[in-house]
Amino acid sequence: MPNSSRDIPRSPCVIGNCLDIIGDRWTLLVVRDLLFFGKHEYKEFLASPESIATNILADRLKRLSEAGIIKEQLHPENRSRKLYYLTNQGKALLSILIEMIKWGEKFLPEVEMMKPLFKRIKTNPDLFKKEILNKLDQWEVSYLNE
Amino acid sequence: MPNSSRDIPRSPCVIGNCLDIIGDRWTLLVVRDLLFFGKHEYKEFLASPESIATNILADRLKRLSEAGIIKEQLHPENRSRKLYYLTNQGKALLSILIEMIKWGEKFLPEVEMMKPLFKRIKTNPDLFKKEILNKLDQWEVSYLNE
DNA sequence: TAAGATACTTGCATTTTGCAAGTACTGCTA
DNA sequence: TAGCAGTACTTGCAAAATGCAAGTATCTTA
Repeated sequence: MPNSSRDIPRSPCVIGNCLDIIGDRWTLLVVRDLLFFGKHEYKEFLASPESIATNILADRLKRLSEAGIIKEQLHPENRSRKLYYLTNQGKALLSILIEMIKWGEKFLPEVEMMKPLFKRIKTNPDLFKKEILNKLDQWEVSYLNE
Repeated sequence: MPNSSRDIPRSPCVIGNCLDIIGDRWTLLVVRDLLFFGKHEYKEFLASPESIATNILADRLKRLSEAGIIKEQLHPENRSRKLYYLTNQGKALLSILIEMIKWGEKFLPEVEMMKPLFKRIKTNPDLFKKEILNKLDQWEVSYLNE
């Protein structure tokens, strides 16, 4: 993932600039974990089945912060742990991920992990989004200092 | 874009496998050109403002073919030219790109290229999709042998 | 039949990735 | 309070991917 310095956009196209931020094999997996699986800590991202390397994870968390997609805070009960959470900009990636799930479920070989979520998306996409966002709100109330 | 060999999926998650195909800075720009800008030839992709390198473009066209997203055919009037076109699987990426455009227009610095398209998306997204797909159909009728 | 167009391939320096190991800070435990 | 474990990283290095310039192969056109 070269040149994702947001200094000067390489492209006169939103898609190009969007890809400079999320156009790689790892970034959206972290966002997935934050959105769908209630993960908020470094070690939790590491535990995902794709087994991201520690240096890549650190790099992506940094880039996501710089891009305004996530923020971080120390764990309120343990200062040796960090909590990562999505900004509104990050939460807005939900729509992109949903479309990727729909595309993948239709055209890619079957895999299990997202099946339950996919069912909820098919049944009632708006409700699904609302539930995902509500869950994040609840988490924030419990864990974030204001 | 490492390991986009579709032999064995690295991930039990559709999003992971989806990213193995479209998770890089170039692939979706080619799809964008095919979907939105009526481009169908190697030299046309090269002419896009992001100035993709020739070896990368050749590689991405190959991968897109292998993934079943595009197909190719010789130009009916000139056998030294090739035409690339989207399969149904490729056309289905439209929904993902639309969400990326919406996200980018909301959170990224202003750029010009997609402004007109974005207006049409905002006005009537379903109509927009239909028009994009119709245009591709028309092109296929004119240029593709069956 | 030579020149130009088109679609690539090759070589090489630079950048990014992937893996293993090491470090720094916090909290717990004896 | 010394030592060990947990958490979040950083570092070093080999391998892979990228970016750039140059070269090649196959048409087509003059």
